[in-house]
Amino acid sequence: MTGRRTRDPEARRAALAAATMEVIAEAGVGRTTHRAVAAKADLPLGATTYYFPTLDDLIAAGLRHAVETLQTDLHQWEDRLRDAPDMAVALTELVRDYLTDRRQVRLEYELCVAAARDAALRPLADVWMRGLPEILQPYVGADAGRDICALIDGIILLALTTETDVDEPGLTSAIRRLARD
Amino acid sequence: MTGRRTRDPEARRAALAAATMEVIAEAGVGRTTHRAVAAKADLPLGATTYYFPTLDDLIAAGLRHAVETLQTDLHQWEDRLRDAPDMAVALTELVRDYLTDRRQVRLEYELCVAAARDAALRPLADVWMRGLPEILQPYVGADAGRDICALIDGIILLALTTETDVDEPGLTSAIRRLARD
DNA sequence: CTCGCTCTTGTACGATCGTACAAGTACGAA
DNA sequence: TTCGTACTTGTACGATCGTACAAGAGCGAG
Repeated sequence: MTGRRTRDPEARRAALAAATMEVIAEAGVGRTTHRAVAAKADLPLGATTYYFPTLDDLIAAGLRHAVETLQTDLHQWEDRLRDAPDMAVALTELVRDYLTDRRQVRLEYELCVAAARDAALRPLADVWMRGLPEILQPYVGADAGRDICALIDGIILLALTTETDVDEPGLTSAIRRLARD
Repeated sequence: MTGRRTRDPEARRAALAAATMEVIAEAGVGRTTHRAVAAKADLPLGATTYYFPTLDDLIAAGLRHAVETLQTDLHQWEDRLRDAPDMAVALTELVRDYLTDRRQVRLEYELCVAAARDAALRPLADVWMRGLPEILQPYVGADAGRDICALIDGIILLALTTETDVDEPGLTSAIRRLARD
């Protein structure tokens, strides 16, 4: 009928993916609906099904968008670790900073739980689960990289579910202990 | 109308909570419905709203039931650790055994993500998040207990989302490194 | 026995869901 | 300019949802 706004299909695709990501962060995968996404993106309902035929497509696009955001975060982590004099301290600070945006953190665990249930989402979850160990590997080796990543995931989960702050000196110390061979 | 089965309100309450737990494990909190729970418990739809007025009540009951299951697991962990000659090895075996029932494991993380979103569920999540560290504390102290628990949570999450098995010698070694002060 | 309360069940209502689709609009190709 | 295609939008349909509720059935108290 109208077509008020400027025509820009790719921008709409991206806006819908970003809006989906936000809805997932706020309501969870299971309560994500076409209508909530359309409202968040300020687009008509029909736009969601035009670009993403089914709800699963829409959710997958939202999670993919979240993983892309996460990947740029990871590159920043890589840069900051490279320039840091003390890896354990730098990593602790990165975790503390990461936790300031709890919405983003919730999204990450939402993705993990969704991937645990749906094998099709597993490649997306791998980006985070394997991405951080790869960054750590040059510093401490593959095994310790995996262990430190697991430790950080667990500490973040603890902070997330109990709404407490991270014990930063304790985390630094734990990273150091895991880094020793 | 009929009332076919034997009258046993408390058994029905428990059956509904158990069925809810299973539905959450299979479909997630967000996709848990009265009807799915009633079907799983083999009870009429009206039974769910009679015992649990709202859907939130039903879900909370399911999660509470899951936490009670988890708590008996924790007591078993406590016993097996007490009798073990090597804590790190015993803990590794417990993690391996725990991962054989992925449904139960998914449920635990589902609870964590739900607690991260809804503060009312936080006391339930605390049972797991604080329960294991308390068990470990006598062996390695409070800080290392927290760290080892976080490590285990992270390792379990990794195994869950990538559908891989745990590197058992690696985990044992990591626990030992964290236990050293 | 009978009354009264708790429990049981089937059905129904309004809201919201995923999805389909027709009608209208913009824009590049000819 | 005209036409075809890609995009936009509002509306609608059937399914499923949470919840309410009336009508029956069991059962202990008197």
